[in-house]
Amino acid sequence: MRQKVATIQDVARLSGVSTATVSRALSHPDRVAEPTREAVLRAVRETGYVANPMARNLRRRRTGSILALVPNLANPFFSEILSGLASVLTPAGYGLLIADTHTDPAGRLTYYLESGLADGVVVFDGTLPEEALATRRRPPVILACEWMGETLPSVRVDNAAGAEIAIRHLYEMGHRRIGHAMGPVGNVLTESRLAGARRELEALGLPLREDWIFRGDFGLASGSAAAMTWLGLKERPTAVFCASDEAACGFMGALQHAGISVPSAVSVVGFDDIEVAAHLVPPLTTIRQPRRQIGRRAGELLSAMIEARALGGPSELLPVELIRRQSVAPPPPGQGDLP
Amino acid sequence: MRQKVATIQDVARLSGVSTATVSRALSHPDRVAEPTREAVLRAVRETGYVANPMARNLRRRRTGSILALVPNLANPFFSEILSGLASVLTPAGYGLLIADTHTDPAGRLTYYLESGLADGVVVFDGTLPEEALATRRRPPVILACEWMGETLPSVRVDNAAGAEIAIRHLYEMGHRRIGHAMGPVGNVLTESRLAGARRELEALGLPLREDWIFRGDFGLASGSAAAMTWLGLKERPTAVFCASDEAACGFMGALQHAGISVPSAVSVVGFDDIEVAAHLVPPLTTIRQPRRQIGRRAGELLSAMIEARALGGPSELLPVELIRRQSVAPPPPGQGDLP
DNA sequence: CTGTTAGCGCCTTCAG
DNA sequence: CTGAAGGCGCTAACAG
Repeated sequence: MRQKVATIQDVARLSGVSTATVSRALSHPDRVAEPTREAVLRAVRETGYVANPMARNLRRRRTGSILALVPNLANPFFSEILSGLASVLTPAGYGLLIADTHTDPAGRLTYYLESGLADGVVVFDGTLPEEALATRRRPPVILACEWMGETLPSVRVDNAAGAEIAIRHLYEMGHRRIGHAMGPVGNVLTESRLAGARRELEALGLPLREDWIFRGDFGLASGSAAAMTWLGLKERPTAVFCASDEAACGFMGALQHAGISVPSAVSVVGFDDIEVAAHLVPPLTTIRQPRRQIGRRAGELLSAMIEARALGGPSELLPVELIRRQSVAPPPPGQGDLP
Repeated sequence: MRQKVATIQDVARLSGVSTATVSRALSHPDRVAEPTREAVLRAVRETGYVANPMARNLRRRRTGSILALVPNLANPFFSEILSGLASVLTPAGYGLLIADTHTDPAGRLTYYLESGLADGVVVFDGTLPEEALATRRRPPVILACEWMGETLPSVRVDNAAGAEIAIRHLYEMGHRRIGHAMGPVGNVLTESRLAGARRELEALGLPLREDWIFRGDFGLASGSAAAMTWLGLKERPTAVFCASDEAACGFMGALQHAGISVPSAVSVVGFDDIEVAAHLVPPLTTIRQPRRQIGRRAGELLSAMIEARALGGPSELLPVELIRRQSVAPPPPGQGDLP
């Protein structure tokens, strides 16, 4: 089955020039005489020649692809970001290599960086240990998430500000008993959003009661679990700010399945503005992250770093935005104050 | 910045053996004497040597990666399949290269196949023209979707059977007025599911009225649009089988936002069983596709083909399953018969 | 068991 | 403007 593939030599022979000329005719068309180029191109067409990327890259000392490190590929949150990333990488001549940092053994990460498999790396996993990037030699890396250390260039979203906006909105709608459904402990996003919420509540003179903080992991199931906890509470918050839309969706769903009405009995605010948010019942009020743009900017900044052969570069902070829909209403009568 | 990277020569020099031995010590440890190997490994550690994949692959005449052609990366439907795919590819020593067939220019596809960029290809896009694969030379390809021609090995799901099951379930719940929210015209999945639905309805002696077929594209918005159409109908179906869960979600959402109750006024069945389905209000009854397994099996069959250096191979049909939740109920009183 | 030798296919000085 | 030659870094015969 291994049919013979045309090489640059075949083309050279057929068009009666040297391989060097073929190479030039394809890479720098302007540096070759018109008729010669024509002849070469004809031979290319005839042989069906396509340059072997392996050989070319070996020679050029590059790989032509960039690597995305995603914590969990199955999480739809990343698909749109990756889409944005791919849309700028492809025109720039890079392929997109994707690795799941949860599936892959840890050692593999260092390997990825040191192996020269990629010309650049986009890190989406905020929980990767910083040491992981401290390898002898590595390509440019850009973070597309918050990160413990602030040393590397990144494209981030203002998570704390988003949390503050969410809390303020609930406050302005009359809520005083406000809870929070957290992401996974130790995650930077979790911490930023929690910190933002805490700060804003404090500024408003409201408590964040320990029993109104529900631990979770950003997932649907963790939202449902939070709802169960909420149901078991003697004194319940009248509004819950969820650290992700998925959690919010699980939370609202479970509550309504239990006969609790949203938003008349509880108000809910999410985070992310995933596509389904607008189609839920009730439509979810949430903090929008410009996901596609995160991917795009990450790709652009990374290409620039590669071009400049620099390990460092500028960072960028993208704004978030409150999207008001119908999952927030004033608190039920008699519950507008602290218990 | 371009620090010098250790090559196999550096290791050879440092450990006092030939490069061939270094290569063997790393690739075939058993073919090298114990002490020699130790020395080599020590030198490797000392120099931080990592084999250059480009050079290795050029020599081995392989690429070490497989390419996934996805119609739309932003569609979360694929993320779980890709996750399953990655989970078998990584241990097998392959990287996962992902290309968005809608973002990428069409010519690029042929390039992908001919360029020798990947050792194998997984096609998720059922709308790719069959000619696209008719290149001079291409690596093994496996289809992870239905396809017009049945010539290539594939991992598929029994879409028609799924549709039949959905329709039968609605029938058994008492429905006689049954509609269908379609996927995009021309898509194989669309056709199979429509055909399955049509066949089953016929078998049950029921009509599929033209005005009860809602065109769409599998997306949330198209589900909402179908709801609008439904609302405008004089004679409405009491149940709608949606070609995707996203469409079902959009459909139920829009209906409920308009004050129509699901399932008391309309019953809905979806297709896919995406994660959120169970958390919707009401929880969505749907046809489950084993997405992660689709990815896994595709990876396994493809590796086998590559191993065997064969362009052909076995296909596989994965079963679907009805998941009963709460979006289906008997029709409203007086609407249990055809109008 | 180890070293020598010969490329994998391409690009890029350096001459002509 | 074109050709000749060398080598990117590695592995797979083939000898020894």
